[in-house]
Amino acid sequence: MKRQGILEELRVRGVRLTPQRLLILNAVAEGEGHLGVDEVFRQAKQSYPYMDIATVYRTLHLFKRLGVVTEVAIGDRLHFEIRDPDRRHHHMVCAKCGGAYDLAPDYLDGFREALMKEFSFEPDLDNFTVTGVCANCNAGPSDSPQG
Amino acid sequence: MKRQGILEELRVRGVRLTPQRLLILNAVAEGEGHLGVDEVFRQAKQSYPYMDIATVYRTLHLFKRLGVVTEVAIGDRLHFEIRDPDRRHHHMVCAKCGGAYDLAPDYLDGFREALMKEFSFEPDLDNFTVTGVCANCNAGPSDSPQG
DNA sequence: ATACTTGCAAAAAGTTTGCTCTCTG
DNA sequence: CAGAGAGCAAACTTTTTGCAAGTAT
Repeated sequence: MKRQGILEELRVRGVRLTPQRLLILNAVAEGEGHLGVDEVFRQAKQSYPYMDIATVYRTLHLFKRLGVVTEVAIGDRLHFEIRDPDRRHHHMVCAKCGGAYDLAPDYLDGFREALMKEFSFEPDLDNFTVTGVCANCNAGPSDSPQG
Repeated sequence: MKRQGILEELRVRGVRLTPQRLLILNAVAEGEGHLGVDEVFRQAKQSYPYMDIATVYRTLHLFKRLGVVTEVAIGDRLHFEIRDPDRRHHHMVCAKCGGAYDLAPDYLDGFREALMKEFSFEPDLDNFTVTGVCANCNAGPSDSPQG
């Protein structure tokens, strides 16, 4: 599906398609949610043991520059996910369990408009993440899930 | 003013007041907005050249644990500011000029309620930061969007 | 007096870079 | 074939840690 479209776009843009890049793209694409650099690395390395962490960094940066992936700041580390303009969303990250959930963009429409209207501040909500405590962790406060 | 109150609280809590800690507290307090670790370090070092970066880290963590300062994630780096319960606010950070602006908490009231109601997700908006492009940078773009 | 702190140095952890050889287009 | 990319190792940056010596209470 969209994997093909991405490859096509890369080709059109004159970006060389190396096995490493394909593996990294796959890793990010498979990893649904969003993967940290090291997760992408490990994943890609499974198919190609010579994979180098530097290549992962360079490729991820390349992909980001090309608009193929999106950076999501989770905690103090960057995560990456395939950028799909039709499925834009934000993220809720639980500070307790580390879980990350997608959030429909319209929850922030009002906020965005307010910022633009009031401050002429154009928020970049693509990389937007709210930290907090998720339903599960709120219900069962860490140690005793049910007693 | 509140500096005294903080010192009093530290004393009550049995935290030792060393010159280093006072300098670090001052640095954060002076630096209005929010300072990065290195900024706090440099600032404090001006008054006391032997100041060590490890001390800054340890002290900042201590202050955070005690609720004296708040961590603000700006970019991929933590910044710190004095925590004043009477002046809670969020932050808008300009991705272009790096400027950080305070944002009144009520801009997010609706958002918070929606998250809690819909997902039982309790957002931690104390450490909340929106990235984007500020009015200035939007007006006179220093670099062109695409070449 | 004594436990908490600091300074210093070294260790970690995460990211980036220089260089050479390889491979894509 | 030419130039972009990969592999590798070393450099960097930021943050943390172990310890001996110093200091606040």
